[in-house]
Amino acid sequence: MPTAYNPRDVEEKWYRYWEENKFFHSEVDPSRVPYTIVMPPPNVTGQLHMGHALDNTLQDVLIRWRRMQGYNVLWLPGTDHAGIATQAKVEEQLAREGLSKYDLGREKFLERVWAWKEEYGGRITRQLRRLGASCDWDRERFTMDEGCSAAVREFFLRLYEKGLIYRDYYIVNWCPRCQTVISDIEVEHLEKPGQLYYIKYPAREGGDYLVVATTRPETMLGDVAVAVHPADDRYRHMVGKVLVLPLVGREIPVIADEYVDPSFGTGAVKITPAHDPHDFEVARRHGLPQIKVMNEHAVMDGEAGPYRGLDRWECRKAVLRDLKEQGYLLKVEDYTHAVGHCYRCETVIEPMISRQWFVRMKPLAEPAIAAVKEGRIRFVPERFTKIYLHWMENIRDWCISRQLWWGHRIPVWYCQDCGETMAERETPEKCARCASPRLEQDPDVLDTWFSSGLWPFSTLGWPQKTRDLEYYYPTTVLVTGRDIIFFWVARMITSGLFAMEEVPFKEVFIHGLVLDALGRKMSKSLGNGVDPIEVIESHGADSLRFMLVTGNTPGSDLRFHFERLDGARNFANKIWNASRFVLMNLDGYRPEEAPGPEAYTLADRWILSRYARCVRAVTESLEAYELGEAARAIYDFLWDEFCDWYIELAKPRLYHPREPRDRQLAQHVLARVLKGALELLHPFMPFITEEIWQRLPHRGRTIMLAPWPVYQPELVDEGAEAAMELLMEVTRAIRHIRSEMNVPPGKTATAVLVAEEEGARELLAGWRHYVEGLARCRVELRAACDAPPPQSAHGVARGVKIYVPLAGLIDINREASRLEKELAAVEKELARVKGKLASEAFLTKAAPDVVEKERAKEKDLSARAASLRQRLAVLRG
RNA sequence: GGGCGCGUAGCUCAGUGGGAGAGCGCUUGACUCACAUUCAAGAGGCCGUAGGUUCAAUCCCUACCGCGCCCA
Repeated sequence: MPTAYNPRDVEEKWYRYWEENKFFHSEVDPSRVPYTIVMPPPNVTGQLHMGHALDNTLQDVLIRWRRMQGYNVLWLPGTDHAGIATQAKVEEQLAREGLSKYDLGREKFLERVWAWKEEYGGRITRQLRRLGASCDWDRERFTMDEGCSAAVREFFLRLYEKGLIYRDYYIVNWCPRCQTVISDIEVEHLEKPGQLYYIKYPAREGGDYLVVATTRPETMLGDVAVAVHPADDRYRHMVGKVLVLPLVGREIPVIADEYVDPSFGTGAVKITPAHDPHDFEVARRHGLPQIKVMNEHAVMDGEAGPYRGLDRWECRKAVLRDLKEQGYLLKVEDYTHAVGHCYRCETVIEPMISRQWFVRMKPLAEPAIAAVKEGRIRFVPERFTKIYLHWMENIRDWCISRQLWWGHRIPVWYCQDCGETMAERETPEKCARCASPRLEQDPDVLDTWFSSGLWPFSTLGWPQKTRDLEYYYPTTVLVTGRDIIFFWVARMITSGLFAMEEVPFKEVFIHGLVLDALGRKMSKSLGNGVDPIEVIESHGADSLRFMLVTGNTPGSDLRFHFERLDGARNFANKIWNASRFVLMNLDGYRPEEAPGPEAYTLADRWILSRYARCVRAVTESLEAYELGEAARAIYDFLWDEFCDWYIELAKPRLYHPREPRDRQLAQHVLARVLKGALELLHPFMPFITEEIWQRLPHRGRTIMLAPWPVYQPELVDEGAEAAMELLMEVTRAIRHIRSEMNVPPGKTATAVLVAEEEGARELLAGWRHYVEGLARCRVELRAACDAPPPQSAHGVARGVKIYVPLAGLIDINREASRLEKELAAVEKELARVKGKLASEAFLTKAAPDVVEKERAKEKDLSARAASLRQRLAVLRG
């Protein structure tokens, strides 16, 4: 084995071994309990980014852990067709050839998209394999494969038949660049600096006028009214009067509506129903017309009069110029406000009236609210429940049609002769009403999230009643980022409850975003993304996974620091070398002849006790979704306890055993604890643990399927832990003296240990060789401190006084100041404890064990202080 | 405007109603036969501010300040 761990040598090999042997595969087995996760499907043409790496690492940890626990684990992978994103990529590709999708036509264009999908579709799944994802590739799905498409159609039809889908003219969010409508949640509101323009609208008769304030003056061309608040005394006399719209000359009424905020601007608001969602609602209430002044390219047309042909920003300038010239523009203020942007391309969206398909959400939301309120679905962390409920309780209808070509075509046909609208499961031949064969399918496709909303059951065979569906549904847990709770989690819940009458998953484990080192979101435009594949190549998949899991608290964001990656790699290397040590010293070890517990040394009992606690801590943390805590527990155990103490204590037993049996015993405990720790670590670092586990004595074909270590309370040995703690503290005290007094590491010192207490003295007598080995010294044990050695440095550890004679080496002043410093710290602490114990309230009200603890503390601190003081007195002569 | 999260060592972040933790960085010493991707020792913190609850608050409650996110 090389002295440094090289992930490249092992990762690919083991992944192939696992996959070829179908260790990831799951089959229905009613005799076993299923544990199911459906993978949030990454975009088919995308590539792995850090968000995917985090999301899938977390899933893989849970999956591997539960698999080892014996559950029948299914992790179902797949990809999403990602309508807008994919279509945009192919359009870019065409643009480089000087073509547009219209040059090709719908059919040819779709061929190109499918070809693209074939070419790039496998990229991300190959990358997931490199990450170590142990998902069942035999069940890989795609949101536009045959089964999912059938599910989409069936689902649409069921909603349609229940009257939950309708088509209507409504104000929608239009992206002038993507040339499609997007849903409300796809609009990103960004704070942008802008201006607030105050415009004068004169009354038709007399010199009266109103002043409106607006951030979008160009839309005034489509104004149909000015609204004021009904209770606003300033304007009460104006309500019902008629104003003349500047530049246009249109006569518009002054109306009263509660929607108006009297404190904003002038308290008078222009109403542009065709280009503002709020105005749209106001106009509906008042029966006002809608006047379109802009087309789908955000260029003025319709009733825009002389401004026709200008794009919206040019038009704004022109309108302002004209208003100013004609004396209507009274004031301009700087004003920062939230502007809706397309979440895909960041173009400013344009509210527009358009005929689209919608899902009536209220009836679907009710059971989705109940499911969470009744605890049938639980969010982890819990605080996301509130976010979810708030959104569900204020839900609006979902616009599901998209003016794209790539996606699930809306299964609705229109008769060209009689105008009949037909929603059908199978492509119809003729009109159901007039029998005309002249049918045309709706040109639009469905929102991508419509199909991903069905993911937990469409992938298991729905609408067929399959055994898979019966066995694996509802799935156990969904793991996903907090950014898509509304987009996806909420939709799966409503869809699952509607189609299956059962929740799609019992728990939702939400994680944060991976940010760059400066705390910014990783994005293409900033160029601050870190490629997980590059990281895997430089540091290994295990290191990446470990780094993503540790120091991460559920639901909160995570900054990506290369330093932390180095730390994870160092940990892998540490495990590698600890394992090398164990493996190099296993010759002659016969597991079946291992000595029984009666032969265990103190160190053996101690490490087994610590190991047992570690098993419990890791398991409990995983159960609570505290993955970072679990990882930290193994890290601390392996590095601090197993490597730094146990291995050091095992060395003499292996190199110079007093008896062969002790060597056997050390080998046994080393192998057992290391193997168990590797099993605990396997969900986090699958590759290195498999590589080492295979070399250790083991049963079974893979660590993946090794039984998860079970907490054994009989291994917990508090006596051994306390004893080791004392020996470790004495060791640390001697090391401290050696270091402070500049005793060369090669030089063996003498340590005079004075243990007045019998228990401690016996302990030190029995295990003095631990201290001697670990602190490189010769121990002289005494029962009383009658004559401390002259010219020695002093320390105290748990009632044990330590003197390290340093004839000729000791610097009295230096030693005195060291002891003074220590004494000051001890006295400070002692004062605090004494103060506490002096309080009657504390003694009567605090828990008895707490009081007891404080008393013990006082005793220990007093003894330490006394010893230090005495020593100082001697030094000062 | 409403909601949520965060503010702990120089940096990044864990954590807990009862003696402040880790990693990195820093200082000092060591190529000690698993590992210098290491080992040993050390320095470094009114746990954002002000109140309150409690015998006891970094932790619970309230207000405020600062930062970030979501929704309208």
